[in-house]
Amino acid sequence: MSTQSEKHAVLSERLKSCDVRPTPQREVVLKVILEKRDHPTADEIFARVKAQMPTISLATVYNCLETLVGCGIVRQVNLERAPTRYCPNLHEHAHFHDEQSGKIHDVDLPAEIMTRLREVLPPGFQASSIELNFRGSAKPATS
Amino acid sequence: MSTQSEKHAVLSERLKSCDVRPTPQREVVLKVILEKRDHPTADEIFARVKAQMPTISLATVYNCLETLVGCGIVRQVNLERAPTRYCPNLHEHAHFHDEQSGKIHDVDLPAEIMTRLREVLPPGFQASSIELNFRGSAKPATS
DNA sequence: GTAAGAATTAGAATAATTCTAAATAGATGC
DNA sequence: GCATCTATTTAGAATTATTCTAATTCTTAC
Repeated sequence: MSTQSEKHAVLSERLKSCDVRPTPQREVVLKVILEKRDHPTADEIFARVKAQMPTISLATVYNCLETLVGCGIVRQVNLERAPTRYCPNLHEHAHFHDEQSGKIHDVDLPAEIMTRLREVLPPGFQASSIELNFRGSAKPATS
Repeated sequence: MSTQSEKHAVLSERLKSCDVRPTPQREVVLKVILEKRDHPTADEIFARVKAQMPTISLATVYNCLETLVGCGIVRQVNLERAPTRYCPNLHEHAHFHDEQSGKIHDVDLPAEIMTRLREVLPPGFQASSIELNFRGSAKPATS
């Protein structure tokens, strides 16, 4: 089990390794995103962060998120013009949007599929990123 | 070559076949989308439609688009929370977003890939639709 | 021809996000 | 250690795509 200050150090290092100044605001925003990986929106993150740092402003949350996304620590998830959601899973993965529950699930992608996907592009097209979203219903097999 | 009234009849039939009343507004919106398939936004569609029907309102364009999307005649394309774009290509296809030019290209998807994609889902997950977006740069081979 | 329902319209409202300008904090050079 | 310079945070205003509202106009059915 890790202490409060150990956790803090991990967050801080994570930020420094990206040449980002580890401000208290950035750390708490990152902490909240890592803690509950349910693809929260900026508003949800704001609410969770305020519980720990009541004086933080929404603009700062947006600023921090922009920074974290910019340095690749978190990823934006955009589905159908709904509010942007944030995801700390850095593996190449797809998203499954359960229409019943509204929940978003991460779906791991075999490397082989990604290669295959790039092959469907016509000559001259070079993909720097691929976004894959499923929509449907998920029956919890176990849970 | 088809006459004006023949074109009109085609549009009208297309709408009727979906149990949608073929109003002049819906026809002109559909016409504009079919005519120039460059994935226009609602604003761009509004501008193009106004050239032919200056009294139409933006709200009506949105209403018509909603109707056309609802009955499956056109498809929405959402990339990164940018304004929604509209696409009359009904084949199962992906989109390639050229970051240089901002243009969106349709990419045909072999049925085999789609099957393969459904297979990556864990048991219990049933996808009703799959959205696939590429981002990168496209060098025009011919053009 | 009239009543009922559907579609259109202009403009107001909404909501997520970005911008602005001022205040604060932190780092750097001396 | 202190002044300065830059980066960050903040509150609130601004922006913008889209949706809503309520009134009007069209269609359709009888």
